[in-house]
Amino acid sequence: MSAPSHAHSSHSADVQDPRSLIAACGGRVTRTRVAVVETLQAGRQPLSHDEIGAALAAAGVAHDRVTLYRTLDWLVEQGIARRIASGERAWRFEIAHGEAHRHAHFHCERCGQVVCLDDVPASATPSLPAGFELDRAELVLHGACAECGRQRVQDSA
Amino acid sequence: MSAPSHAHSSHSADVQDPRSLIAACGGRVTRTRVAVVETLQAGRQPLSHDEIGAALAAAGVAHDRVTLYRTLDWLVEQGIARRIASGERAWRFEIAHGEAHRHAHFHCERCGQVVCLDDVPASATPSLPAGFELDRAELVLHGACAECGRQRVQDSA
DNA sequence: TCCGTTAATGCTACAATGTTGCAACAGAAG
DNA sequence: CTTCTGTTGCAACATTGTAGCATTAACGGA
Repeated sequence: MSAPSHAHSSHSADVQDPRSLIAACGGRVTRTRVAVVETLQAGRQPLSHDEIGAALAAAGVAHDRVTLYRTLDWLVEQGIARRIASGERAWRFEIAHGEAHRHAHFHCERCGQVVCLDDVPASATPSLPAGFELDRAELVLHGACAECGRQRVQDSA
Repeated sequence: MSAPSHAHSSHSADVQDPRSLIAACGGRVTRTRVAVVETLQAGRQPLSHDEIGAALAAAGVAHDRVTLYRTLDWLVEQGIARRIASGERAWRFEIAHGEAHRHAHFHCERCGQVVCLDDVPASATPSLPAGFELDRAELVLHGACAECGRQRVQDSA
């Protein structure tokens, strides 16, 4: 039981100390884990492996490709992070803000960016065939983001 | 109570002659294309690349891995087939039964199978941020299918 | 503070999935 | 039958993710 006690009133209020988060899961507090959690907290959108790796490099935190994979796997396993199938081949990751905050995502097919749609719940618990057990739902909308939509208008003009 | 209705009765009526479908798009009617369309029509669930390849091999249709990729890309481009991000790394493909028949999918995390939820529409067109253009929605439910759910009960018993 | 234990890391090699370029083949029309 | 060109097949490569194992370093206790 994690029992967050008080409901997070806002996004920024959710940003907890990475070290506490990690330690609370019984894991060792390592540079890589701290840096990854900080990166995810700082990124407003789900980040790809590559993007996280670049952020670590920029922060001067040495890391190995494999270590990053394992670190992210561990964070997901602990419920600290969440894995998203962006619609492309690579996974993306975001900080988990509790079950209640599950939301849909928008994938721009022009720039490849994925943005969180915090207002759109990820599911409406539909009727499943008998015997099926639902774990979670993933809703991804595909299209063009505001910026790319503008560009497209210019292109076709 | 899965409300069978007649959602599936149109399924078989939808099965058109592969040759006509392909020719109608202005493409050449080749062995590979015909066999792939037939395979997709025969499969009740979205199929992976591997599964389609195996079906072609079983049907005695020689093919190359790359050709299969390109054939599927072409079918998707023409709107004959639809590409689904199953939640794993590989794409899955199904025959497109028209825009109205877009539906959600269920991904079993134990056996990896993906099944069509013909009754569940893929989205309820939510409110997007300004400037965003929606092309399509993809709803994937994750959990355990009936068969794997049963197994799990046995396992833990 | 130093030490021992062992969770994490880093490296190398590998597996799975998808793509590019190009020469050869074959479907469709004349 | 011939030609034209859309498709195919092959080989090499790119991207994304895993497995095994020796080494490092986080954390608790002496």
